[in-house]
Amino acid sequence: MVAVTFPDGARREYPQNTTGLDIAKSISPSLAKRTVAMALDGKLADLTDPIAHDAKIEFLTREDPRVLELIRHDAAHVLAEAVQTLWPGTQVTIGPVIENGFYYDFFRNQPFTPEDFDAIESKMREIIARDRPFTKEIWSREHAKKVFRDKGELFKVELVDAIPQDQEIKIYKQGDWFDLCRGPHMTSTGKIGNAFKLMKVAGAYWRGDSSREMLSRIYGTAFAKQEELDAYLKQIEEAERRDHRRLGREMDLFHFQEEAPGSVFWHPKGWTLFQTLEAYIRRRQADAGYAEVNAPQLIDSSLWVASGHMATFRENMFLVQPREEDERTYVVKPMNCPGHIQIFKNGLKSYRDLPFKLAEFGKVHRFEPSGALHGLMRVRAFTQDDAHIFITEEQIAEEVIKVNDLILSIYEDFGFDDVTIKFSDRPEKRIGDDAVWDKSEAALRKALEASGRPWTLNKGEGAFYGPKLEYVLRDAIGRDWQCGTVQVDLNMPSRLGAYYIDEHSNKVTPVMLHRAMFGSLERFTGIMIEHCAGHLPLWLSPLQAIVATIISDADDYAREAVAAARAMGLRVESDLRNEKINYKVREHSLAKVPVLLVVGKKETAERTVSIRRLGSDKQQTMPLGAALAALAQEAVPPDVKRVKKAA
RNA sequence: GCUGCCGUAGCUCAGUGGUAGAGCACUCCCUUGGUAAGGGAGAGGUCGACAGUUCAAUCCUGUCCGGCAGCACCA
Repeated sequence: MVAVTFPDGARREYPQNTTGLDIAKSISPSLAKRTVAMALDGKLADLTDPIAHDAKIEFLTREDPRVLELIRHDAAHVLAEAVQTLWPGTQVTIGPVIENGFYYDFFRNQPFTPEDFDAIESKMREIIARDRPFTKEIWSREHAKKVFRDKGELFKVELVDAIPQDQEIKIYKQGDWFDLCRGPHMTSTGKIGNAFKLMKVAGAYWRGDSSREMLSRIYGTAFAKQEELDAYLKQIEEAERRDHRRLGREMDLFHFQEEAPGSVFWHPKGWTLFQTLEAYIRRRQADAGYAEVNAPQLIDSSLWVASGHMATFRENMFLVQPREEDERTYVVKPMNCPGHIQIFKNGLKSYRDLPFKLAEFGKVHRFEPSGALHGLMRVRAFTQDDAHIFITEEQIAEEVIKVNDLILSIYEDFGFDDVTIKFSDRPEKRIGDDAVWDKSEAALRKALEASGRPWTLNKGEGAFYGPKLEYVLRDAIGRDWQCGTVQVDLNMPSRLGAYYIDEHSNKVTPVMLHRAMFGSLERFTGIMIEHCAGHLPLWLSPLQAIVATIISDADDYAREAVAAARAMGLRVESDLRNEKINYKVREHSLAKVPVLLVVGKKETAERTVSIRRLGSDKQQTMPLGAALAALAQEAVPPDVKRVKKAA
């Protein structure tokens, strides 16, 4: 007998190997009918699984949030059956559940197109309507391989081989169609329902390996209810509405063009935004004791050979040979570290100089694969808010904690409070001895633990010169962006011959921390645009207000208002055009100007302004001086506000 | 880089084997109008680049460049 505990705490005994379905039926036929799967000790399982030992059991209906992944997984199987029915000879590979849906990868000479979706979806509906039960069989390895080989499913044969020896080979059938799968599944295809949709097709490598076959991947999503699917589709539209590439054009911030793939043409407004962000970081890091420097853009390749970049980073570097007859090759810097080490080395350093902190808004160039380029988020030329901190080994933990605090405080100022930390340890392609790596990783881990923040391990993802922490922030619509980083480097300073004199007059190689907070200013600008859907807070907005006239008799007063606003440090323009106020309101609203100061006959006479904020159709009339003073106050950057408050 | 799709006016997009069109934006004129598009006129394009097929190519074919989605890579 096995003892089964129900969610309400009741406990009953059943003969060994009674299935969940039997138990549900014994309780009530309607429960058995509604139940699509079960959770045993919290773990999802097939309802038809026998219960082998004492367990807590929960019967799950398709409305249970935990069942969503089953709906999607089942839908992936139905997708695969539909595709194989429509196009016999297509090989199936894998079809997992992902964050917002599922996909299935197929191997077929002719790739799918979105035009095929209607046919596939209706075939899927047919299969779902047939409502065939999912049944599970355990096959021997040999049998499974033979069956798949005979069917021409060579990828499946490879998958069977990849399953660890101590695991069973499970086959799930839905009618005649079957697939190798670890499960679990719901009781039948009919439980999937009709709230599903195929989303897109794309190529994907077999087993994620760019040297292997390219498969044709069909993405889909599924929900328990149609309303949830509709809400999801709406959310996708929302993300498109926030796309920084589109907003960048609408707000006249920047553009790209063919001749400079992956490089930004910043327009006046975009560059103002960029510089406002830069100025913010400059204040924050000056406060934290960093000295700003500037190192050359082009440095002879010999230095990059010495640093290890030539050996490990070359495919990402731009090389310049300015004269054919001159064999000298320069590297357009892809990183700032070697330059900063030269500055450290110039002049003898004492242990008393440590920590020695050099910061640079370093413009770096990296030859990114063309397919990786994406607006401001992934470019080939970008500006890092980079710094290198030269310290002793004993100072590592303390300094990492300081950087950690600084980074988190900065993200708060921009409204990012959901930040996670990833710890990346040694990659395969690296420089330096394992003993050095042991030391670096241990120090970083110690600092991480001292910070008391939750973190996750990102195995083998460290930089080639050292392990790193990476800061991932979540934006307003739930997307994650990797921005800041701290990296411990016990390799490069010695490779480039950096040392300081310790208290016993010995030459000692310093430890170097690499750190960036925004990471790339270009990318951070893009993230901010999307995070606030173009509605930048006043202090960041490149154009903070427009003084718009209703009649031309107000022109002089409008000019006066603009001059007064500028004198207070506000970024303001006038709109004196011969257009109706409706037109002006619409145009500036679309351009995401945060504040509209409307002046007509009445305002001119009374020396007031009618204030309209972006996103609201309400108006407030205030005396000009008071309105500008309030705006000027609001436009003070958050860090400056803190300092003022403290004073 | 790989797979698929795409490239026509500043933007969004029609269209055709006989060298092109709309709306918005732009310029000018009229209109001075109270909070998301007032009216009229005009100007604007080597149809991504280069080859090929053809009497004739923006359209068909090929190569290249660029973009989009995903993969791989990554700040």
